[in-house]
Amino acid sequence: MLKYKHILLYGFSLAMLLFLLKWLQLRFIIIDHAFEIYIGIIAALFTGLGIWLALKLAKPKVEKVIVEKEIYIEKGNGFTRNERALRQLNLSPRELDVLELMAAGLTNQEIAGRLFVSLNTVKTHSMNLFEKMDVARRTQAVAKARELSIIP
Amino acid sequence: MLKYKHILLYGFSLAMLLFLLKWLQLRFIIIDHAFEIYIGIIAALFTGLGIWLALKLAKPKVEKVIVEKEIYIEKGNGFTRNERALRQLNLSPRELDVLELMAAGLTNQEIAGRLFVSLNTVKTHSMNLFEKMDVARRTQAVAKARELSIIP
DNA sequence: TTCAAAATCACCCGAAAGTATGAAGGCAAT
DNA sequence: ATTGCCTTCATACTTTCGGGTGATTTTGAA
Repeated sequence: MLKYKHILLYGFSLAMLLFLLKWLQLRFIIIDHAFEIYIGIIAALFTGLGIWLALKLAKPKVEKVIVEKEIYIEKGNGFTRNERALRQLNLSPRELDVLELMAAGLTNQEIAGRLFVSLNTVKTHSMNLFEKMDVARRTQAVAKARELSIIP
Repeated sequence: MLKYKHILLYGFSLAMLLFLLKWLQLRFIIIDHAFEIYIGIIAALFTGLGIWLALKLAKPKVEKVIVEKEIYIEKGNGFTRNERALRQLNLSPRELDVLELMAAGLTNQEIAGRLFVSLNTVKTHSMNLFEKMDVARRTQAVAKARELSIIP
């Protein structure tokens, strides 16, 4: 739409110029060197027109400015589990259960009661999770799990 | 530098065109309507020149597109100890030391090494702090201390 | 100075936690 | 069907923890 408008304008101004030229031709025909002046005017006018056209029609260069926006995660409010770290540890669901109850301060016997399994099973799970987390004690496991945002 | 170069080029091409025009004038003087053709050529040429000049000299139109890139940053150590809760518990400095090292996952033996005291001393401190915190195990003590924001 | 709390350490004992090993059933992928 | 992992449980053993009791020394406040 806009481009056609420009082209029409261009054609119109060209026609007007031809009119102007005819008129000038009649007026300055007597003057010597009138032709050169005439050509100069035309050249200047059309150069200006070209410049104007170019400025109007030129595609603007698009420059992407990437603004880095810092977003701080509230650690106190909503706790979001670090799923990446959790996956990297490769804990089984049961082991995670045990870990969470450990973090809550329950004894192995209490954990066994909660999960409806035997004490020995809890011990096995805890052993396996200690190995996976590369720790030796439940308190260490809890501390590390907290660091990794696996538990609140 | 570059701008002057362009202007010189502009002047040169203008001179060349005048030459060309003179020649054309001689050649096509016989043809009727030659003048209009001639003007048209000039107009076209100088329009082109104007466009070329504009594109070369004009500041490139820059359209800034701001892309917001979100960077998530862990909120660094926004922990403030709950002094009220700590005072209510009435823990002695030494007991608090033991509690902190417990939370870090150390054994009583390791805590003893850190604090340059005997294992028995650490046991006594831990016993006393368990009583003051009304818990029975170190894991419970750590969990409760975290709830009360006594430790991070 | 006296007194209470804190800090230190010791010994003992039972409970809890952790280590090592084995084993059986289930389930999913190959 | 074989393999690997999860889950479950067991036995036996060691280490750590927690609880009780008692003692000495230091220190700050009355």
